[in-house]
Amino acid sequence: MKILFLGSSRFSKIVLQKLFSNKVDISAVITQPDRPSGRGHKLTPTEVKQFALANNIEVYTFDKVRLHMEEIKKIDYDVAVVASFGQILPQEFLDYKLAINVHPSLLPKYRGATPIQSAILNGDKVTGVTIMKVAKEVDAGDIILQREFALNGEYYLELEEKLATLGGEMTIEVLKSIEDGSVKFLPQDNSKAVLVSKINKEDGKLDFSQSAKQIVNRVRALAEEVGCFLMLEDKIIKVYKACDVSEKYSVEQNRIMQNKKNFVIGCNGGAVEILSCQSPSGKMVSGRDYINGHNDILGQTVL
RNA sequence: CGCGGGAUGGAGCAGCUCGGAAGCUCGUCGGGCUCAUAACCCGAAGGUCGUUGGUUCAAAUCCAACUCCCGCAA
Repeated sequence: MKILFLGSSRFSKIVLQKLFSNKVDISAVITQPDRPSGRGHKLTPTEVKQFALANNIEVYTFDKVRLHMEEIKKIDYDVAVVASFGQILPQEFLDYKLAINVHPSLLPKYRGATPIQSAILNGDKVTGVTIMKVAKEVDAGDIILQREFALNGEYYLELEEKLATLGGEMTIEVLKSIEDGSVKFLPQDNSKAVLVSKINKEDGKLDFSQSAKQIVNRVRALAEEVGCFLMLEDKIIKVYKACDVSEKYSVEQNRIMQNKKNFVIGCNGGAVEILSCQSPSGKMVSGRDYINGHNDILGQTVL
């Protein structure tokens, strides 16, 4: 069985890697075009393209799939595997051959752009991966295979990697079931659908009137991607890692303190320790190092 | 040529505007206090101030070039 793979992000790359290393026959990969990125706006290919090139897989970069149907029809494949591709696929493509999608959530929960972040942000104990048939409506296709994953304090990148790996394994299973005809499609219960939208910069601001758990969850979900930050009178501090130290310290809400040399901030009903942070244009450092260089912020209040 | 910040003992920072004997919070080592300590007190070691060149009686500080790091934006 020959596969056409569509994906762009780090998540897709991990799925692709899994398929590739398990000797799935990949006819070609379609990904987004190179974009200006990074310092100096250098044209940078997607991670998926980089992986494909490094492994001699044929790769196409299409800005809009619907404008390239003729080329796609020349590719010899049986099933399309889609994993965070970043484009809405045209009906013509869906009608042409079976397309399945790897989605890192327990659908119909968390349809949309940010399923992984949403699970962490909401403090879910369990999330998962769903393989479904791609339908016209986003993430609403019939479910083929679904598997749970118990969260254990993972940060975004770590969870993304685990779910992508699981998703890759599940994809291989599904491909086999398609091949031997045992595949089954189960419609989603649309009444239980939860849609999650994109996350923006402002969502990364830490609010210390929340509980320690909520703040830590926010850091886990967003720090690595959009970035989390806290604002002081005259500066902004980016936060990368934090933990709940409510049990150990008692600090006035919004007040910055140094307990046992560590960087601790009071919040609603508890305290959060900043384990890793960064000043604008500085390096990422441990909370303790940060306090060593900026001990003037002790006693200050977070806005 | 997208915009901007930075490089100072082992770590994180100040000092640079207005040149003139290296500072702060830690760490390390030694000593003291203590039932005890990551707490407190005393002392010590440790720096070609990113590289190269220039200006000057004198450069961490001013000028030029270079290297490396980082944030934003996408």
